[in-house]
Amino acid sequence: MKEGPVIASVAALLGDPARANILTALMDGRALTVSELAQAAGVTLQTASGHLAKLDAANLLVAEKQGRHRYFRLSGPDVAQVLEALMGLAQRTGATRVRTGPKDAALRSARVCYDHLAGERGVALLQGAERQGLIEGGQDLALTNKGRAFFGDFGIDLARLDKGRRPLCRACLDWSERHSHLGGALGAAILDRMIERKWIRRDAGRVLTFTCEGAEGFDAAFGLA
Amino acid sequence: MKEGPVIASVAALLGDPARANILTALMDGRALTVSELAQAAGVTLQTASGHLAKLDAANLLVAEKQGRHRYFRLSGPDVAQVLEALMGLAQRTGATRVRTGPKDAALRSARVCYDHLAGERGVALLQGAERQGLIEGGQDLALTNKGRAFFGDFGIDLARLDKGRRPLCRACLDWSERHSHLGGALGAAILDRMIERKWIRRDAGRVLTFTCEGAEGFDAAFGLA
DNA sequence: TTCATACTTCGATCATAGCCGAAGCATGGA
DNA sequence: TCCATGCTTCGGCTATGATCGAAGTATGAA
Repeated sequence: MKEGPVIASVAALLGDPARANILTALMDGRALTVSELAQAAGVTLQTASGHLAKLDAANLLVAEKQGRHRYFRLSGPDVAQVLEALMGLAQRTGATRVRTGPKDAALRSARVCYDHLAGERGVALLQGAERQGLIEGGQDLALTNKGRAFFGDFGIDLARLDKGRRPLCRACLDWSERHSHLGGALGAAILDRMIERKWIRRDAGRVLTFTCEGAEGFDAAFGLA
Repeated sequence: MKEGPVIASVAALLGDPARANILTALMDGRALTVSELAQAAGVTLQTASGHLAKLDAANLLVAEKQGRHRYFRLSGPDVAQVLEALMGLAQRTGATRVRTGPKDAALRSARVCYDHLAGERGVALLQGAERQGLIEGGQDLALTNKGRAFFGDFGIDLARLDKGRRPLCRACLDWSERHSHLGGALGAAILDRMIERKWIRRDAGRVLTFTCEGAEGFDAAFGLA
């Protein structure tokens, strides 16, 4: 009777299929319009509008008006993290369907988790960076001096990231792998930079595809021994 | 339309107040009977029975029959972890009530998270252990040789823990603090040992109370500088 | 055997909330 | 000014599922 309802109200919001679709559509960190989200969820515009109002009221989303469009995005990385955790739980408990399609495999290989790299590649990135002493563990990950040099060379403006409020490094548990990958401001910046360098192409949805050049560069930088 | 429903089915289970109450009642890792859970949730026996059947079918709980009682407990630490994550999200997004009662303060100070110590004390434990080089970070925490010696002296049978399937150390994000505390087999063993040594008394629910002797011993072992 | 306890199953009730059609605003372009 | 687009609000329909009373099953005790 005490704290149950607190989690129930949030969980109930995630528990409707249409809303769950909306949220997963937003998990790539982009902002989408009401119409786009309605289509993603498979409901009409007015139904989606109602759902979005609820998600907004609960501060799970933030809205931004631009002309006659209204863009919604997740209110923070923690929302995405909870969604990933739920996916992991669903998978562990067998709620997931057996249908392991081709898209599923692509998702497992590399995808965007809010705004950073996840999947096999994401886990490999963090493990490689740790092995080389670029990032040091601890419950809160930290960038080493060697790491600062490395990512500086990589083309990341660390001074700018330092100024932001967002933590530089953050371990984010991966639902498909069972290890963490790198989130936080640095994780986001690395993904941006990889896209900029054309190492990675962003497909529809959350799938990320490595270019040939990207796969080579990635393996050289963070690859397995 | 793809992965949304996967998370929705799990989230919907957590989204009912009665079920949420049941789950939070089980978050201390103990096994409770149907009647006890019915009372905790504030519903009749038959209603609780129905809820438990659903949670069991979804593998969020496991049942164990003993005489004419049926005991339920969470099917794993990951379930508790998701619940904690949801609490954290509910708090961040303001869904939590302002009522910050005395019990709330006690919960923040020290509580059991499935089977290990959480709250301020839990975070202090991990930070202290890291500062002293007993546990080494990394995305997956690891026990150092110094740590093995220390916790061996503390009265923990590490050889037995090594044999189990459960990972020894596990970082578990704390919803009240914003840092991790120590979970895993070692985290559980430490809590057991502290209770055995009468450092900690287990009150009703999830609240843990440190004895005078316990607080002293704890501070000496892991306390702040 | 008989009774009591612990729990499950069935059935009926009822409230909630998801859904869409239609109508109403607001913004932007012609 | 007029219309098209994007979105919100309203109203009514409907389905889902939470709830509890009553009856049924299993276990343990007398």
